[in-house]
Amino acid sequence: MKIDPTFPDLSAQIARAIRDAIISGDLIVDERLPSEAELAEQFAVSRSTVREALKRLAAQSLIRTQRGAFGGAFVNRLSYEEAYGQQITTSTLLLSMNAVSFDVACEARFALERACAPLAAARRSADTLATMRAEIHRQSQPGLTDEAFCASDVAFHRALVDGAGNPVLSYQLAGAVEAMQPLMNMITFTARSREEIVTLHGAIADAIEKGDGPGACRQLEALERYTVTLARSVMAERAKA
Amino acid sequence: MKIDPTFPDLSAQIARAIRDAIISGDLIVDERLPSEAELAEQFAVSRSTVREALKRLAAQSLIRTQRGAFGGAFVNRLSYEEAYGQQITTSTLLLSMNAVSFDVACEARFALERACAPLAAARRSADTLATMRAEIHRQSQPGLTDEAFCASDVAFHRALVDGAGNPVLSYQLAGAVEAMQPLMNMITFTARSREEIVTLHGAIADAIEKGDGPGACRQLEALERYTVTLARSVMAERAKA
DNA sequence: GACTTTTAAATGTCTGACAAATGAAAATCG
DNA sequence: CGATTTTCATTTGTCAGACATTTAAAAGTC
Repeated sequence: MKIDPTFPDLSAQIARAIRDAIISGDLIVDERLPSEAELAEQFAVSRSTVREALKRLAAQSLIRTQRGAFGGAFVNRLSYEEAYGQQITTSTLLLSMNAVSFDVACEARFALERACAPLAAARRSADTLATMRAEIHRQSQPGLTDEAFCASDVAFHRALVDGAGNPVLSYQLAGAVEAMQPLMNMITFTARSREEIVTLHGAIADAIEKGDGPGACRQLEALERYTVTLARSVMAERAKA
Repeated sequence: MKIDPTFPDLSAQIARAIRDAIISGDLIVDERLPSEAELAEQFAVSRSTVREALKRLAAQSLIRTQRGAFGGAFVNRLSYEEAYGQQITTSTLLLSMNAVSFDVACEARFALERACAPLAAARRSADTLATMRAEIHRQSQPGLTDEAFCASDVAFHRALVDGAGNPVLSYQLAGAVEAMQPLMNMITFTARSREEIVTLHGAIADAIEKGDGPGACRQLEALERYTVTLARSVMAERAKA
């Protein structure tokens, strides 16, 4: 682990050196890093600089710190939960900052969900189906705010994704599904459109229950088409006003 | 933006407050944050604490800093490239630290790729096909190391993903495809297995060229089956030795 | 008007200090 | 001897102040 002291951004260099050591396996999970004072000496920098480097790593969940004697910085096992969270934050920002069109985001989301549908249909977990039915029921309640409707929509689709029973897939798709919520929240749902969506959700759940993967894909395609049409009409309506 | 000064981890609280302000849109892209000294005064903490918070945000590419008069910290537009990078780092660590089985990782990867195939087939970009053919050609060169073969394999699959012509999709899948490389690198490829893989790659490229999405999916399924079988036999071989 | 110099503002780094937490070791007590 | 309490060294968290370096605007010069 070497750094170039003439270059500014010493803390970034140190962070990268330690990150590389973790990725390459030189530092293993739960291993304790040297104390801040020791690291400062090793890299020939001040303790503050080391601390800034460690904070960078902590922000990426690569390390966790503990105070007190025998405390210190430890290599953190990146859990699925933490990875989900990072994924969602990054995806949300990416979509909101890069003027991604609704159509493109929608296409990506449904393409990914269609990848899950056959697996979910093959596994037919009772848990998944119960969640899907519960969310469908919630969505058909009158008096639900648009935000609550969208949140339930996200929960329904997450259930479908998790139903594939593959944690790697769930992690990869968490961002795609959750990041859509702010975009969906911009849509005002009429009673008519809610009814249509609930019907399609029901058809998807039915297909999954029957173990009919291709059928679920077809229903997802129908839902994608309807969502895009709905968004277009809402946007057009808003442009007129 | 409020923090609780009695709680430790002030820098984490400050980082979260600023991050929330960015996500919610209170701070917009390219907007300049107050200087470190001003932030220190606002939050009633020392400058070092503010700096640690800012380094956390910098590690997530949420801000960038510039030295000199009229410099400071600016809200960063999260580019696709930066998002790719974060995605790949996180995915790689997640896979290496959580004992994800080859089968699960493989299932996720191919499920996602099958989601791209129909879109890539519909778009049939010349660029995509050229890259795929070039990588296939490279893969059939004798004397290629296993690492180089795997790297070319990743490049081929990235071309397929990028061929869907949807940047959001490309971003989401970058992690899935790239993170597989270390796992694939563990496999020793015989001349026979390389030939088989090259043939399947050729079939996939042909299907894309013809605009035959379902055909490409079928070939991807065959490739998934073959990859899993290959990995199993290599693992079994290694267990014996 | 074009070029150079000055200057103020900002980040980057260092030093030294103290507070707070924490687990181990030592001391105390029943 | 065993259980409990106290002490203590270590480590992170935070602060204050200082200086170096960079940078662009402003002032000065030819």
